[in-house]
Amino acid sequence: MLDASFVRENLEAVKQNCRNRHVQADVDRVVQLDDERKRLAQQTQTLQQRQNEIARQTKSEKDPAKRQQLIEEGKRLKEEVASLEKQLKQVQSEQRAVLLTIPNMTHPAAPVSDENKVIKTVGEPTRFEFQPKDHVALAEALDLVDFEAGAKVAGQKFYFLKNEAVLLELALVQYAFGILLREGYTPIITPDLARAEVLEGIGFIPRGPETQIYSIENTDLCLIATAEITLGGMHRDKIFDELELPLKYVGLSHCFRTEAGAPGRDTRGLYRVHQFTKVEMFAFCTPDQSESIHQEMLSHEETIFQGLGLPYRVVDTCTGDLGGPAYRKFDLEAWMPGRGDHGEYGEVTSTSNCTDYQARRLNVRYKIAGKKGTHFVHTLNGTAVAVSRCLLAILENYQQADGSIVVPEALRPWVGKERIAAQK
RNA sequence: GGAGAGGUGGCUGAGUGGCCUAAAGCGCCGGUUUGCUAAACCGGUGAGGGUGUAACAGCCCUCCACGGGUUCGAAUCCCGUCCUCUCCGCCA
Repeated sequence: MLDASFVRENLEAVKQNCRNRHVQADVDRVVQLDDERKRLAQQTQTLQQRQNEIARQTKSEKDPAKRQQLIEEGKRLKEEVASLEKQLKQVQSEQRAVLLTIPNMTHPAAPVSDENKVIKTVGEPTRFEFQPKDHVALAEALDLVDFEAGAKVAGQKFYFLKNEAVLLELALVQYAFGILLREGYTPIITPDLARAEVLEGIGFIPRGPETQIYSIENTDLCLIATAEITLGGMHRDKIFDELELPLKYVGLSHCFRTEAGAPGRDTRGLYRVHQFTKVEMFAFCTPDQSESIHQEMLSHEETIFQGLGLPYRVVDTCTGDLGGPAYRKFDLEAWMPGRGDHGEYGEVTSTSNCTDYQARRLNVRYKIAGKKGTHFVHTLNGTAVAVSRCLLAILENYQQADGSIVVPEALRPWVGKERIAAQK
């Protein structure tokens, strides 16, 4: 969320940004409510000041009549203050509610449009001397994924990984961790559940008809949609020393998504599923570090996909598609030969610089040694490997004429073979 | 899951209704002394908000896990929630 006084001072820019991002938000209301909040706060404080005086005087007042008078006034004040505080809370929560609908500001270089900008293409779409299959057909032929069993046990869009698919998942996790450990990231395995308030802090809306989030009945717990939630929540309410930053984590978790409101689109196979495993990067840093860490995360993503030998392109996400918390976002789209009629690029990673938007909600700050006051940190996240989609891309790009699948060289140490042989 | 004990500033920790404007120590910052460093000594050191200022300063309010309550007055008493520790149970 944005700071109310920032909104006040940059009213037009904030409104324009909302338009660019196709967000309907009552920006003026924030300022109105802020005025109201100040007015109520001042009134409250004046009365509280008097309350404190009375408490002090009552203690030393020996005359019973005067003492009684003070007590009466104290009682009256208590009621007035209670009523004002109630109004104040009301205004504050309303203001927060409006602020939550306003998206983060946007990086000046991000494309202002409804079309993402391709800024780089690496490798060529894979060519085949034969008619390539999609990953669903491949997985079935090689007995790698059991969608039917998934549906039987948990429902549509759940699946069982089998045989080499299991080894590939484990290999991808090891491979990604290996690369990021060398880059100095701290490895973490996070909870797969988190409190609703942590989800809200990161920018998710855990309850409601359109929610992407599964909730656990009779608790305030949700299944996480990404480790970004738990990694970001890890330092809630923390004040860092400037010298401790940046903190860079590589986290492993399962991700759960209801995919409500997205039926029919890309539903085949592993592309859009309710549960998958993901290795995620997350960083807490100072404002002057975030831009370069964002570039760094993007380059780690590229390293990972280049190492796997998968063709991909890099996309600078447009304002119309940025979502709430991101100041700027880059996606990697890998070539997926089985997608569409003749293959298409499909999103496999996403890295966002959220500046102080999440930190303000989560109350994560830092202070500079010897200086007064605190500042909000910047947070960034980036996908290292989203296993289901990455697996999809590997199966489709590495398929051979004889129906077998070559294992990318980088993963062989963990898979233990060069090729997944065609069966029967 | 059961029983008990707790949650106080960056950290340790005292504080059981008004003298808390939260002791003391550690750490940190500045100074004095000093070949250098260290030690010693002196001083200063939380956050959020409001008001105010050219900018400081100043003044005021709030914050002792969180949310309610009792009281003229709450870190302190009561209720709820969350969390931590110890013991027991259960279990990979």
